[in-house]
Amino acid sequence: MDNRRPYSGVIDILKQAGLRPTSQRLALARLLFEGADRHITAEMLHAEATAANIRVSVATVYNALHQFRRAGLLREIVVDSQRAYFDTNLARHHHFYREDTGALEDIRGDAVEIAQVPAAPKGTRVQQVDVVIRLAPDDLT
Amino acid sequence: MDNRRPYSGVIDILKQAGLRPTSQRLALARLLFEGADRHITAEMLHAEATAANIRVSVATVYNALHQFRRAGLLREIVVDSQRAYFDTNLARHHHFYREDTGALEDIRGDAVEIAQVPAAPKGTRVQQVDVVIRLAPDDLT
DNA sequence: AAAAAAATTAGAATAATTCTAATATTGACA
DNA sequence: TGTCAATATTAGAATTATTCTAATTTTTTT
Repeated sequence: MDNRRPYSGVIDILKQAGLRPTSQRLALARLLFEGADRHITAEMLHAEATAANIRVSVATVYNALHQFRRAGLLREIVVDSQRAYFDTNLARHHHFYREDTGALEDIRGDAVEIAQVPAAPKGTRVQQVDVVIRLAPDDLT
Repeated sequence: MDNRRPYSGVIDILKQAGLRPTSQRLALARLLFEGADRHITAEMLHAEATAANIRVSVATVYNALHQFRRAGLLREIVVDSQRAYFDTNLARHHHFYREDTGALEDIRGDAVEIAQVPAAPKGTRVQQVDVVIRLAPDDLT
């Protein structure tokens, strides 16, 4: 990474997405996009920002997450019918989901092969194919 | 269907699941299990019951749905990170989901072939494999 | 029939998310 | 650089799905 202009990468990402690089968007984008890929909820991101001394409201966190998703910078993962997870990994891939702990783990795209997918019904197009492998603890006493 | 003893099928289903065939469970079970397979939310089921002059509280609808799921009479489908859908179709199958309308449609199990599924991580077992094909309206002007 | 166990209920509580409408920041351009 | 319109942010209220609570009713057992 270019440390002489530490924010430039994220600034460009935002600009190309047509989003003004405001200070909170910038800070959130850095948390999300610098470093390894991650799975995150709005609440987690807000807590991280707060912990990093970034003053940002929950409303803004939600706004930013949705804007980033619309811009294709994030993908939403639906595994829990109560909270939304976002994934910074945009490569084709799938997920293991542990219902008991809420932990999400990536499955490389080429590790799952989907054959014979039926055609989308008339008037629709396939937006995304999600595969979730739900896991339970394997307590064989 | 046996019309001489119209409730008996559903009564047996409940009994075998270890659930007392109370009047509201019975009425809800009839709405769910008599007739074709369906996808339903708690709110929809409550509205249907009310429309059919069955007095039942939302709490009881939620209780019943979860009890039925635990008993293996229903399967939960997670497609929306805000509301829970339940499916009376217990056969292995998957779903088309239209994000704009919320409409769910079954995909026969044999219409999707999943190959090379990776092994479940240590300490876990696979509970279910969910495939959701997300659809968007295909508006080519 | 009485007692015990289980189910149902209304309404309050909770949790995630969205909305509101007021204030602040940004970028364009005079 | 200062002004202004457009956009973003905010606190807190509102909304929505769901769960909880504790009282009442129903069911089963004795």
